[in-house]
Amino acid sequence: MIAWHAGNGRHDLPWQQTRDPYRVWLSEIMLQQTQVETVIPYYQRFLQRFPDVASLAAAPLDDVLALWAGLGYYARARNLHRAAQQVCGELAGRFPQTSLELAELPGIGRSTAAAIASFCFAEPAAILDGNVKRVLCRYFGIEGFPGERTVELRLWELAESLQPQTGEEAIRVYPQAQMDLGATICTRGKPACLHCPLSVDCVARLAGREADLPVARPKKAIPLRESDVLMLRTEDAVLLEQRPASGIWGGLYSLPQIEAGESAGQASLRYLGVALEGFVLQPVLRHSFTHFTLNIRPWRLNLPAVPQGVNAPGLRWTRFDELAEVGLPAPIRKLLEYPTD
DNA sequence: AACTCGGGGAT
DNA sequence: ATCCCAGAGTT
Repeated sequence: MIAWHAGNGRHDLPWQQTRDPYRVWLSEIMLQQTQVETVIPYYQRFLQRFPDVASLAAAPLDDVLALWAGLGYYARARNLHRAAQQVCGELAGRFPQTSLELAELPGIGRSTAAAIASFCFAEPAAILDGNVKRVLCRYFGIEGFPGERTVELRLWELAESLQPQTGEEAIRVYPQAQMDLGATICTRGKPACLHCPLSVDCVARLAGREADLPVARPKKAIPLRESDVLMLRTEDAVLLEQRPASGIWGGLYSLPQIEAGESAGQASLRYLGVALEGFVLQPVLRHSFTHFTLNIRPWRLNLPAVPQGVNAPGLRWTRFDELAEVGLPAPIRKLLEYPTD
């Protein structure tokens, strides 16, 4: 694995050009359930704005979420921000240097802690991400869905037993080699077994079962949800509402939600203290998540000016030229960019 | 153990 | 349309 990595691994990714634990940590969080190519531009922008853990800790959460907007899994950004404040507060700016301590921070689990500790501090800690799971399931012929507890325990034991315990270089490189093999050779769809250094004694390969392992996640029906929202605009601004900190799109700004059984006019009364009329239903936006599908029904009303009076908390009139700096969910951003009358 | 949490790339 | 990606936290 290590010899293969030297000649065939990925060595040019932005977060591989440093051993700064802050940068490595940021990359690992962004890379959770997110592909490398998607992460790169977000990683660069984020570091430009927050070059170190102190600048991140000092920033308002809204600014952090704005930079995370479009990347998904926003709890990652909230946890990242909280962890930065812990490092700069309780830990007095001293970044944790062991996987055990790292795993105490919010958003850092066993695998992410191991990845940071092995890469930055040469700690012999095993990782177990999607790549490693796939490689191990195929190479050892592991049956059962890897998300199942017994299967995952078995995989962790294998990963631990394979992790080099001596030799700084081997300790550092082995987890990288596992991930690179999984990402470039032992891929989900059509693995390039002809180029794989493990193919000579890979159980799946020898049995011609590369396509069957790892066992796929059990299928589940995807429910459909409906959501009516207010699209209240003036010539140059739109009304946004901050979402609750937990749940879908936590902490991001979105269009004000019309509650079940409520009309757009009633919602405008609740939000602005004025019962507005003349809302027009815009085309429904369909957005698919991993575990449900959402139909968004936008009720649009153009106003001559921003209404005066007391606004409900969490509301903000936002100019269109400010939208780039606001944390908006990707589908809402698309909705606002879509031309209307 | 099951569920929640996004957006997009790959097929 | 479907699966899953450098998973973690909550219930």
